[in-house]
Amino acid sequence: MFNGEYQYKVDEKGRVPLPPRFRRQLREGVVLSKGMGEKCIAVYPIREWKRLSDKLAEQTLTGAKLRRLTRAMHGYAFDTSFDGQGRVKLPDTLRAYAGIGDTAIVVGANARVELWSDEGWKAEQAAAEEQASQIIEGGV
Amino acid sequence: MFNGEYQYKVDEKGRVPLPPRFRRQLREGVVLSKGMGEKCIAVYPIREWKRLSDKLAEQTLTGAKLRRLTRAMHGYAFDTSFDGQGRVKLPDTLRAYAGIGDTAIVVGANARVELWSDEGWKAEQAAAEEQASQIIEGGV
DNA sequence: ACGATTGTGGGGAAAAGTGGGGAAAAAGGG
DNA sequence: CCCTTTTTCCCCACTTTTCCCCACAATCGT
Repeated sequence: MFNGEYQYKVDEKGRVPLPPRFRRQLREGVVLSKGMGEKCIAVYPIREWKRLSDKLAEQTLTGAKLRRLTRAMHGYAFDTSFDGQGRVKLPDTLRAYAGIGDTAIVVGANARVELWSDEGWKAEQAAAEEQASQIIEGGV
Repeated sequence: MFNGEYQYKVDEKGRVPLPPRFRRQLREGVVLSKGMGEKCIAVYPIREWKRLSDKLAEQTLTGAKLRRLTRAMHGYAFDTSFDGQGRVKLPDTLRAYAGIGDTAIVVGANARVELWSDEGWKAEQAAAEEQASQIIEGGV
C-alpha cells in the first residue's frame, strides 16, 4: 500500500530516489513500466508485477493478439532494483515517455508507485479533481 | 523471462549485441527465425525453440497444414550462438525480412526476444498499445 | 541540541558498446 | 584438383557507460 506524493531531483545520471517509506515493500525488486494510458512511469513491486502478468496471461487470446499483449507488457517493462541510497536508474525510453526532466514527482498509488514529470502530474491532478467533483456533484 | 527495450547498432559485419541481462538465458544457444506474423526476427533460447517445435509436432493437424507450419517454422530458422562480445550475426534473409538497417531494436517478449527495425518497432508499438489499453480497460 | 536518517553529488572500478585485424573456412575459377 | 578470392568467425582494443560505493549537507525526530 503506497500513498503520498514526493518531489525528487533526477541527478545527472538519471537516478531517482524512492521514498524511504516505500523501500521495504520494494526491496525484493521493482519493475518499471509505462503507466497504462497515462504519461507516467509505473513502478511495481516484483510480486505485484508477476500477479498482473499472470492475470493477463490467463486471458485466452490467440495468435496476434497474444503476441501484441506480450510485447506491450514485457517490451516496456524493465526489472531492476535500487542502490544503497534507495535510488533507481530510469531507462531513457521510459523517462522520455513520461517527459521527466530534472525533477520527478513520486506518487503512491495503492499497489503501485508512479513517477511523473511536474507538468504531467499537475495536469493529472487537475483532471482527477475535475472528475471527482463531477462524480460528487452527481450524487455518489 | 525477457523484458525491456534496447537499441543497438548493427555493425558492418551484420552483428547485433544482445543485452547482457539476456545472455545467461541464451548461452546454450539461440534460434533465429521469422517473427510469426510480424516483420521482425524472433530469437528463441534453444530450449524454448525445442519446446515449441515439440508442441507443433503433437498437434493433430492434417497433412498440408502441418507441413506448412513446419516449413514456416523451420524453413527460416537458423541456429547459432553469440560471440565473446555477446553479438549474433544476422542472416541476410532475416535481416532483409525485418527491414533492419544499421540499427536494431531488441525487445524482450517474455519467453522470446525480438529484433525490430526502428520504423517497424514504432509501428508495432502504436498497434500494441492501442490493443493493450483496450484489454486492460476492459478486463483487469 | 544531538544523533540518525535522508537528499544529493561524485569518484572509481568494472562492464558494456563499438570497431577492426587476422586466421580459418568456404566459395569460385581456371 | 589446386590456387585465389571472398566470407566467416574468433579475438583484441578502445571508448563510453553503468554500477557500486563513499561523502557531505540538510532534515527530521526525539
